[in-house]
Amino acid sequence: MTRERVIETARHMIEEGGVEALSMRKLAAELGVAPTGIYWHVGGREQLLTEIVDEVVDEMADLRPTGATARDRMASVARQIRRQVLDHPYLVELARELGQGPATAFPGQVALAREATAAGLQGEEGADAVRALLWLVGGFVMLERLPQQPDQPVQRTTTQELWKSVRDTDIDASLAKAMTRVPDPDTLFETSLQSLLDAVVPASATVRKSSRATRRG
Amino acid sequence: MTRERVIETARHMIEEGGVEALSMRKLAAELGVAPTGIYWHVGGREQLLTEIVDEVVDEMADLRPTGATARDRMASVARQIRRQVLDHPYLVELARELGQGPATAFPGQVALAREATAAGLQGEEGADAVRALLWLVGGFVMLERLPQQPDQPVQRTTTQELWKSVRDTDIDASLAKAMTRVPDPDTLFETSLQSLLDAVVPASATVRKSSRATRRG
DNA sequence: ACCTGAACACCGTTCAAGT
DNA sequence: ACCTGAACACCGTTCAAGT
Repeated sequence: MTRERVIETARHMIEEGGVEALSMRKLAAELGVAPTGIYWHVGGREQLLTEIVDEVVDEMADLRPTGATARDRMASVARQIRRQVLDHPYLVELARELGQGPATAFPGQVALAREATAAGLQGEEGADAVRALLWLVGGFVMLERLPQQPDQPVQRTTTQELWKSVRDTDIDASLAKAMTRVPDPDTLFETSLQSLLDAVVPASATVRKSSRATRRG
Repeated sequence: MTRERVIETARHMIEEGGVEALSMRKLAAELGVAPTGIYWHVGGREQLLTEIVDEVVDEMADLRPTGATARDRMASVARQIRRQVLDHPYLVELARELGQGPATAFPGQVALAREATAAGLQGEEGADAVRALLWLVGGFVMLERLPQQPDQPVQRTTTQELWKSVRDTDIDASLAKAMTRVPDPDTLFETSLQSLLDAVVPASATVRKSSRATRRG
């Protein structure tokens, strides 16, 4: 009946069955109300979805960097962002539908900027480092298989399958074979992350600030 | 009338007004035919969209690496992939809707694998390098503003606007200020790309293979 | 203030019937 | 072989009318 209940049950429906599982009419049925009754509480479908995105993004703002060095803490933030997106698979679709992709990334940018500062990064160089790290996370979300949503269409062809039929003398055989194997997403992400950090974080930030901290740990 | 004409006009409609501009009924009107007439030629909406994605991906397979060193050619492939995606903004939406994200990235993977081989990369290490580079492109597509599609909802809030109200003593002032500026996407992409290549490509691949080649150029 | 019912303008798809 | 018309089961949204 209340605005809160509408948003809550709508979110629940999306979490169960993906974005397409939410229609105003099904939501009304779930609430035991006429389809038109919803419109008094929330403006319409788009407003409702925006409300949900804002809620989830707020929750995602809770990032807790861990690690002794600034570089480690940057890595931990990147990992947490990825983890949160994996925990809310529908969010990507939702954000795209609403044109909120960039806004969704904002809390992550702030958290990364904080650790980048601790790592001694400044100005344009620091900003570029933050953006590059987020791109890596975004790319993962874009190109790796997300845990299947219930109603979502099946991923038709994986790149791994496609690689099996590649015969190309210009491609190293061991490399081609590696592409046919489904990579472990966690370690693949970790490797890419560390590569980028190598390039982007000054070496000094990989060293613990004082020897006291080391002894304590 | 023909299957080809159906696919062609459907693609044209999407290129004009985005994916949501294409409905079976509007397509029928455009073809001067009853809505149900389409179903004899193409199975249905989903098959039609799949056909279009396949067509576009086929065209995208035409990647022409340029540059003297293997590293430069890897960079050029990454740039071309990004460029092609920017030229087909609807493709991202389409690929997601069909669960074809990974398959869309396949031609790029092959082209990158070829140059990675030339750069001396092999096995898992090489495969990881290819994937990391594609993630960077994918992240760009995901998080940067794409050229606005006609019917698409407006990007509500940019991260740049959001950064203007950030007051955080843990963030370097010059870094925070840099985040309020809209970055030049081309140079930002270039910087991230070079960073990742630094981390991922062996140093030997940045050197021209023979001194003869250098003299000729 | 809060909800309903009727109505409007859309969808994708099936399937018997026409030529 | 190719297309139409009627029909079905859906959408989101508006708006006058009810309590």
